[in-house]
Amino acid sequence: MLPRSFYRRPSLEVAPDLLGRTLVRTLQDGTRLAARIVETEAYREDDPASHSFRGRTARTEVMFGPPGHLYVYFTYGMHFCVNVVTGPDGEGSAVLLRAAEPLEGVEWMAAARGVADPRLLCSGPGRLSQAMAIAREQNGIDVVAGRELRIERGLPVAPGEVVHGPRVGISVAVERPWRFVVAGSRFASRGPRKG
DNA sequence: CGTTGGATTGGCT
DNA sequence: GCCAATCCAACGC
Repeated sequence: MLPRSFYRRPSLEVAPDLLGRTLVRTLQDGTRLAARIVETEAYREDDPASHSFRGRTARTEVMFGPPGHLYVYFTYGMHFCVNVVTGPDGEGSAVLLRAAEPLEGVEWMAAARGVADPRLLCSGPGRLSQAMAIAREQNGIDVVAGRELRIERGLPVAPGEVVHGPRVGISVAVERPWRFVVAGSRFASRGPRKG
């Protein structure tokens, strides 16, 4: 289990450090889902691409709260995206979980997603949310000592095995290379349509 | 109160 | 490669 202090650091530090960690979801009926995080993106308050850039709102309130909680938002009328809040209480920064490698509960994920290929289960923020059963109800929950959701230490990825580049799907601050991926991972998202 | 476009995905050309 | 699906937060009037 990663301590609260792990998340209290700047999102730019936490984002690469979350690679290789294990996201664990325990459903109401006891079913256990687990996946190894392979792709993340950092967002912060002074960042025009971040939801927190324009200050606190009802939606972004969690992002400004204490670190180690989930900020879940709904987008494009049909998808949820999961972030882990970082930085000290009062600061609006977070790390978006973009892709993961399924480890446990793969059959459950396949049923939830309607596809069988393991590489299509968690390879994208919307897919990851759906596969891990994360939606509106999970917004704000604590992953440090959480029962529903938690993040375990896993095996951190060495700096040499991490590649970074521009974040996906944003139209501002595109020059900030704040997307982090486990080098060579086949479970990362495809990223932008442009090669 | 009306408009706009989004931290996406999947299906079709 | 292109685009519809489908909701709603943010912003302008």
